[in-house]
Amino acid sequence: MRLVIARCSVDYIGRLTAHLPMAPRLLLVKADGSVSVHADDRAYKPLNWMTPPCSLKEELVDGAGTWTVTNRVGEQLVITIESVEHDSSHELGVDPGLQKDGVEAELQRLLALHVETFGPGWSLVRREYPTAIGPVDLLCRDADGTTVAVEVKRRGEIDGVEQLTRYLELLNRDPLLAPVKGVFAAQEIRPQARVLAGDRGIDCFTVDYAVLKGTDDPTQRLF
Amino acid sequence: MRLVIARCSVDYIGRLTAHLPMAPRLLLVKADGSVSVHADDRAYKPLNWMTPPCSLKEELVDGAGTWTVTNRVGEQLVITIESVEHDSSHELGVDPGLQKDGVEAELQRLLALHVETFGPGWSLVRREYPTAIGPVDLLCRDADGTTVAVEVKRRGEIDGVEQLTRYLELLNRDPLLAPVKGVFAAQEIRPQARVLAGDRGIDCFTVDYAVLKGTDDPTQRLF
DNA sequence: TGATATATCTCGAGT
DNA sequence: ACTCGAGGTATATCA
Repeated sequence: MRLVIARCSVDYIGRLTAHLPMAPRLLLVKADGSVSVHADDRAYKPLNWMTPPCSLKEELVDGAGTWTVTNRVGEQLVITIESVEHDSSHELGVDPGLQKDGVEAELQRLLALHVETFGPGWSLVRREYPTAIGPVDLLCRDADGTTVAVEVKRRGEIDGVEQLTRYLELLNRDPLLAPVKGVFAAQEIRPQARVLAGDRGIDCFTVDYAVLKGTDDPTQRLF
Repeated sequence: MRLVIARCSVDYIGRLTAHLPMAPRLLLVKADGSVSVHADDRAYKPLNWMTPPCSLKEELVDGAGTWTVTNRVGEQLVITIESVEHDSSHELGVDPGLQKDGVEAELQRLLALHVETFGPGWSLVRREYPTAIGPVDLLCRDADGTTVAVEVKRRGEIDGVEQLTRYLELLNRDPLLAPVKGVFAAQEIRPQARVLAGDRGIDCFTVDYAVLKGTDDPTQRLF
């Protein structure tokens, strides 16, 4: 990891072209080869960058000159350096990595364990029920024994409804399953997704992650 | 802009929970208040971060202790620091900012100016033609006078085809416009989008940005 | 302010 | 290598 504070201008020529006038900035060079140009705002997003794999060519005399960063597809990041205020390198080693919790896979796992969340008498036929166009998140039966395909998302948007629609179309061609109803389940469902779902006869179900998690965690139970 | 290289572990509790074991990392504190934790890979993306507005509370003794970063909605980033290898601050000032060129809006503007790109005799009816479910990027007429709805994307994916399909369904209900054909125009069209478009009777058109740009720029013309 | 569409999206998994 | 789906997406635009 190399940290350089320098007055520089930057030109990117690739998927778009972009230009940054001369100003003091942070140049961050990581061990993976990536180069990013940061201002003192925009949170973690750099003004300009190049993702690996790429190569850095430095042409400097007395701290002034250019860095040229090039990737495989010929995109270029040209950094023109006027002066350098700071330049240090640090050995960090490989990071042990991040453990996450609360994403879609977890949501699907919890709902599979507690299909009664959708209503009394519901049962799970199968999680990741395979079809020709991909697996249906949850295939269930409701209290009446009607087959229900459930699409689980963390955030419910229009394309999730389209996806479920395609599954339903396919599943309803199977006489052993038909008629198959649809449920669109997410922690948050966008209005336009809700409208489209209604139009397609699909029920929307908002999942309360905290409650579901509590149901799963014996230490959280009140009884 | 403050740069700290330190051995630290990190816990994030917010939209999800995440944990990072103890390891050497870069802690980047910007003037906007943002804090990001970087490893020596993952290009410009930090392992963990907090976006402004947020506040940083440092509780350190002899370089060891904790940083607690809290935002308005109560999300927390807790950084436990074991040792500090480097700590420097730099005054960068306000950045003059980035000039971009070549994004979707530009593509749509250029195509609106040069609908003959799609074929001889084409004319523009209207850019951003309003419908109940949103604006159609370009409404045109081809050489035969047939109405054509054009959906413009930088990268053509399946949801763009779905979107255009919905527009066509709607537009074809209007007896003044029907029959309306569809064209899906993008700099790059994904194979599955191309297949779906074919299935729906929608033509695909790959846009050469350089040529289109050249058509627009008198200095680039050869004649 | 809320909803919608874009992004040099980035990143990871699967084929 | 390519495709596909998810993201603490973030960010800009528009109603």
